[in-house]
Amino acid sequence: MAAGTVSEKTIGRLSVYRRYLCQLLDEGTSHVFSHELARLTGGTAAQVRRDLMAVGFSGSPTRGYDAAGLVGAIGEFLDDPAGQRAALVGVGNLGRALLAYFVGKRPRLRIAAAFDSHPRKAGRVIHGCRCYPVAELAPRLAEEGIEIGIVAVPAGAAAGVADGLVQAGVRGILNFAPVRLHVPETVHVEDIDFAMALEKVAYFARHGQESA
Amino acid sequence: MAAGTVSEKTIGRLSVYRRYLCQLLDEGTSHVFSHELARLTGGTAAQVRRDLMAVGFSGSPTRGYDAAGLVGAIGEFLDDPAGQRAALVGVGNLGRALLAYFVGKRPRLRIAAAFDSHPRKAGRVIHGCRCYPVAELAPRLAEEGIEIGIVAVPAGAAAGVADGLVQAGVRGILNFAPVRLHVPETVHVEDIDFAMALEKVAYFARHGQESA
DNA sequence: TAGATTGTTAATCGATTAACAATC
DNA sequence: TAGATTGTTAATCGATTAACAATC
Repeated sequence: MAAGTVSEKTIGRLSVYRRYLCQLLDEGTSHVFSHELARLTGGTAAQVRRDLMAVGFSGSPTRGYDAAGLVGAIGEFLDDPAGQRAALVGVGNLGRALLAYFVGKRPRLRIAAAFDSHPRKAGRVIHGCRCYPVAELAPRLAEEGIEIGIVAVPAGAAAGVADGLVQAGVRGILNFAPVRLHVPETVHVEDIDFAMALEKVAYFARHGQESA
Repeated sequence: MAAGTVSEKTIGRLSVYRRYLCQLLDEGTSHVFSHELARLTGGTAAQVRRDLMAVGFSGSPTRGYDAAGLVGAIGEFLDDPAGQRAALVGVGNLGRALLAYFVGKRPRLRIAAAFDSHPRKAGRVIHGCRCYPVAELAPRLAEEGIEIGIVAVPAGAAAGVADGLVQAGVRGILNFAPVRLHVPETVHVEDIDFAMALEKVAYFARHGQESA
């Protein structure tokens, strides 16, 4: 709860720390040092300590950080206590990969509905998620209390989908389409750009440089 | 060719600029101003000008930048003149989405081979890309001159796949698995982390903040 | 010309790095 | 205790922002 303003990068790293901590707990490990977490992101131990100070969690010089307590603290910081729901738009190969990936991952953040323009996909249940026609976007989102959208449609359809999501009250969008979405400032957009990522890898594969 | 050292972020933005410039050329537009390119990344016009100065390309105060010339300059900067080839490992939903996405996109950077541990996928041709068993990774990469790997396998298999890619001589990896890959410093790794991205969107959907 | 944009430099801002006493 | 790690502050670094003459 010790909020204050936290950088966007810190938020991302907290997510990565938590995933690893949950693994540790499954394996029976109870404590972790900052340099172990630093390896996950390629960062430094000092950076990890700063990140954890941001969530108001303290460690011990001899035992490091309590894994269970830290998972709880990160969860209290990142998660909505009431849970958050996301809507996936576009049930192609990428959409199905996302559904498979997120099913059962985090109880407080799940994909609650999927939408596709192809009529044959409507009505199907994929990885436990029901698929609707895009025309039902607005009523479904309102009914399910969904405030996050995932855009996994081709570039040409992305702008229209984003408009529909915004009008349906979404406040955050995870965008896989290789276009810039134009949304109100109150809506947070996170872009994942495959082509850009591959071109970066290609460039640095030729021009040696330290890893990301 | 005006190289010098260029930040990783600039490389990514150049890729985005180029994609948009190719669209403009298709539409018959011949010139572009820095603020138009800035919209693509959410950056500033000054940032675009800095990026373009890095590739040694100049514009005109009245007409902005020549689109065709700029595409050429970015290509000369980003692309290997001899072309680069990538290998995809993991032909699940995500892998197929990547194959479909990249087919025919950039002639100088293409996915030349795919690999999967599932024997039934070997021998198939998906989106024009032949699929091999993972056991053939090393010989195939050597034969095809592949120096980039794409890891699209489950988390548990990622470390082994990365080792195989590195031993096969790959110098850059685009990693979709939610684990940190341990590779030599000479190998550049770019991570795409779906779960982290969605958790970031969820966080900022609740705590308003400017878009990414 | 007038005006918007360009290339370039100086100032500001934030984040990373280094340093160190405190802790168990 | 000795030693590695922690929380915290100061110094450094880089990137962004602001400013401005030059350009067409």
